[in-house]
Amino acid sequence: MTKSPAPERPKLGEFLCFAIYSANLAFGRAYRPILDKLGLTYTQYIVLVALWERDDQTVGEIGEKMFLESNTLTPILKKLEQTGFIERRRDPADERQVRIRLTPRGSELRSHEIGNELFDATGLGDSFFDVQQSVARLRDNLMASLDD
Amino acid sequence: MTKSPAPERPKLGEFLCFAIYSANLAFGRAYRPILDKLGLTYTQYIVLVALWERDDQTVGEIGEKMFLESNTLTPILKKLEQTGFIERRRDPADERQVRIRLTPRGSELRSHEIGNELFDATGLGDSFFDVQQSVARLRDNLMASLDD
DNA sequence: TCCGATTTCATCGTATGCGCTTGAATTACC
DNA sequence: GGTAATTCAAGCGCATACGATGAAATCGGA
Repeated sequence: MTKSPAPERPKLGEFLCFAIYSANLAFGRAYRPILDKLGLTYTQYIVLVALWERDDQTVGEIGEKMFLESNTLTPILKKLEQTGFIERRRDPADERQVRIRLTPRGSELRSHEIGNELFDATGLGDSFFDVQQSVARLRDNLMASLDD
Repeated sequence: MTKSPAPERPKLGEFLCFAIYSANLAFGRAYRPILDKLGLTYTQYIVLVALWERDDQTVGEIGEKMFLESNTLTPILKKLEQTGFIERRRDPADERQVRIRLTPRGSELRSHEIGNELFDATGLGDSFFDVQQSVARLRDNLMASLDD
């Protein structure tokens, strides 16, 4: 997205959208060798992080936090159920909703502190949290701009 | 990725990897209505940006700039050929390589200044370029850490 | 020169993302 | 109390990503 205002013809390296896009690829690749050992993909791992924060959520609630719809989440959740990390069960009080719960195996992973290994690899040092805040704000602003 | 060192149990919002992941989703959605009109996807648009910077590149050269392999690029390039934005031709001097050239239709889009519409939507103001630089550095550090 | 190693692109299977549609369950409204 | 509107998950088709593999061309050392 969005080029430098100065030069006539913006280069790829000047696009913020490309920086985000390629940083996301880089994170996926950095996480892969760690998550492969656990039999998880990157997105599946994020789902578990959301469930560690609060267990027993509906598909819609998880989707709201992850900015995803059920059409994307359902196959991921079914896979996580298949591999034994979570349980899927219709809410008896409202049969439209499917509630997601961690299994003991899913809960256990929480203690692995998976993410910490990568703190150094980011090379951001003290600015780590500034960048995190800025990118989160960028995301929220872009998402908000979609409601027009 | 990588939680705050302070709290016992990091929340989703504290993960830099999730900030990047979700910001990338947000960019994709912000670009979609613009690119839909041109018959392009987000990734296809990035390919064209790379070609506007320098025309007549091999698949491998484009891949190096975009951090992608031929297995991902080939279908995208075939689609761009199908829709008439680029040309694919084997290099007569080295038949292993496929050279990618813009068609007149592909070159023409350069003047549309597509990305500029989104500058305001990022809400970053003066810090736009700082964030861009930080995220690019983050990406480069992560990618470099993969070579171990 | 000849043959194995390397380079380069392409193919295949799996896993996301997402728009669109479907279908079941619930709620709202008359 | 019956029907329309809404909600929620799921199914489907398309477009990335990526590891593994394959195939063709080139290179390089004996």
